Amino acid sequence: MVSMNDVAKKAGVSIATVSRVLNNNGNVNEATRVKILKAIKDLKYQPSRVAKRLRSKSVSSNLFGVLIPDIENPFYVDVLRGIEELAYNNNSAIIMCNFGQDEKKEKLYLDILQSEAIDGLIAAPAREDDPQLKRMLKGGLPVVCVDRGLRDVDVDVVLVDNRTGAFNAVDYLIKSGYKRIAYIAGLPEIPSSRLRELGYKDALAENGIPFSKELVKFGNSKHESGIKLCSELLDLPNPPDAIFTGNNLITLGALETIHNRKLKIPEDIAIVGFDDMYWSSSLNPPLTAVRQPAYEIGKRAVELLIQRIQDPERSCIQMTLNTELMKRSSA
Amino acid sequence: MVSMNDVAKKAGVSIATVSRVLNNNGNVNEATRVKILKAIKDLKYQPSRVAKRLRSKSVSSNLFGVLIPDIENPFYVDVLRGIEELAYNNNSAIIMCNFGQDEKKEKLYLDILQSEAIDGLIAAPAREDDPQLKRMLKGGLPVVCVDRGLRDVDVDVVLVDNRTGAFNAVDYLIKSGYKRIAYIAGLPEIPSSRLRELGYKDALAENGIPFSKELVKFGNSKHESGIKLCSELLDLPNPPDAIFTGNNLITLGALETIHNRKLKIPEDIAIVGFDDMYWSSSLNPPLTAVRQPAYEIGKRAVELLIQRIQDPERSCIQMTLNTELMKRSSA
DNA sequence: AATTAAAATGAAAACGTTTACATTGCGCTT
DNA sequence: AAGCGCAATGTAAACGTTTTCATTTTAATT
Repeated sequence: MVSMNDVAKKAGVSIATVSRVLNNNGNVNEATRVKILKAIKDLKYQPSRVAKRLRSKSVSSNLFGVLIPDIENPFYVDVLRGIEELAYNNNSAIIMCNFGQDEKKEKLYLDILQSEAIDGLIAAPAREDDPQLKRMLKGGLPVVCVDRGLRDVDVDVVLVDNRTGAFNAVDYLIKSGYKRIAYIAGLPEIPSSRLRELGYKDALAENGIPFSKELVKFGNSKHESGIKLCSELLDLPNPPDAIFTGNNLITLGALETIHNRKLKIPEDIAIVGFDDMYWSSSLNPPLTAVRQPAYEIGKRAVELLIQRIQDPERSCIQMTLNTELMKRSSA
Repeated sequence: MVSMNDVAKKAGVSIATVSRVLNNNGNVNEATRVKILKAIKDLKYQPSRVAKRLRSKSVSSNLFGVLIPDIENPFYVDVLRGIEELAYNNNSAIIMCNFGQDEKKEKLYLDILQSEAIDGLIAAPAREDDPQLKRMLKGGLPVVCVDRGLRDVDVDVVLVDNRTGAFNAVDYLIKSGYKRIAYIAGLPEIPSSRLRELGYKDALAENGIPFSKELVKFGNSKHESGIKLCSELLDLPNPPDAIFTGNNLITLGALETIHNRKLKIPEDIAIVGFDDMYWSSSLNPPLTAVRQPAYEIGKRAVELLIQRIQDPERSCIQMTLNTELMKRSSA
């Protein structure tokens, strides 16, 4: 590997001067600057990010960590895409950590990220009171949370108004004439699950529809749980006429069950899902869904992270983006 | 940050000894070992991967690069998941580089990866003769290619038998009675596109069905191109009775077009897609598709990469995994 | 008890940067 | 012509490891 030393030798200067032209830092004579630039080009020199990172905390080394719960979920893929794109525009690479809702794995990934000396972290933590993440935050690591926040601690957060998103979906179902509306929720310990439940209940209440406990099922936010819980609902003595599904994967699971039973959507059973996908209109019938601006969530998170890195004292922001109900034909 | 120096001081030894116990390297007295381990625990010491990486090329620093063309494509997400999982089991982090079929971005990401001093790289390069990737490979960087190889150069590759996969799909369509079978391909410069075309043609030939140029459309491997090209096919004076779609995203685009036109699958038009998805059976009708073991591709690639890192002289392997035709109801 | 081998440890260099500090040289002012 | 200020450059320490080499301690052999 060709190092600054090689460049310095070739250009007949000291490494300090090379460093100066590389970072546009301090004064350097125009003649020597071009000499050095030529040497850099000739040798195809590339600075080592590793050495830079080791040497100075004060200068950004362009490496972010991304900690997400489940890369199988298209929502997080879109968030990740937004993060990646903006990070790249900022000349930064990302270490992707997918912890699959496994807290132990999450913890180990946090260890790794710390020891990689990342500039900052974008995380959707498993728990709102994740002690390790809190510790790292207090230790000065720039952190932005997405989709979920951290309790009792100041941190930048980018998320969506989950309650209102759910409210609008369920309200729409009611206004469309559905009476028995079920909710298939994700993991109960995830804040968004509870907020979406709240929106569901509020919509029922506001429209004078009694809440019925048997119509709400909590699962694990995954595909199979959508399959299973949808089955349970349809097997009810008095089954629902519409289902509101708590996320992407649950929706797909529920659809599988519905199709298997040869039920017609929306005649036999209507469905509105939380989370839209770019191929929702490829479904048959095209899916009515609550769209989260996932890509934008990722982008905004990186923006906030960069700001935070530049100004660690800046007061924290909670950025709440709007959802949009994409009305198609499944309800 | 607490360093080896702090540990050494606390334990009353030199950093060399601390390093020795950390790496189980060289002899160290049992008593001092426990003393040091205690100090590590007390101080919550975590070794800096950055320093380790800077210091020694000879010891693995547990960082891999992953270079993929399109994270919106669920196939690559699954590959990525396989890579991530196995890398994690190997205590390694991954830098995820999504170049979105943009060669300039790919090049810059390769620069970054080099300057991050990764241990190895898993890549699905944009071009089979990518000069920079070849150069890095020759420079000694351990590389494993997935989905696509590199021409004229020895490198480990993990992929699928694209020709046979396509052949089986089209053969199945023919055996099911379809006569006019179209193929919507991805980017023509991607090897898999051409190999799938070959399988398509071979199946036609073997079954004595004449090849008709108007039934093959090349696009850009993305969703919109599936929408558009499917439209063009259906607008043909003599439209096809079945479509074989060249990847995931194209399939979804084609489905969107078909649903929009209120055509019935498979009565009006049958469809078989290359690439299965875990939610293919949630589609209506459930999609018949050629399944690539994407997750396994990722896993195998990491295995090969680790072997290559341990033994740079090992001769190269091309690992070809089998596809499976998932017969559902769309054809 | 003397010699030797092996085990245990430490000192210091090296990895490739940044950066504080020191030094040089040059053009001004007086 | 001495002094000053500033631009231009260099020297060397530091970041946190690994690793070579040297040194000390311990144990084993005679």
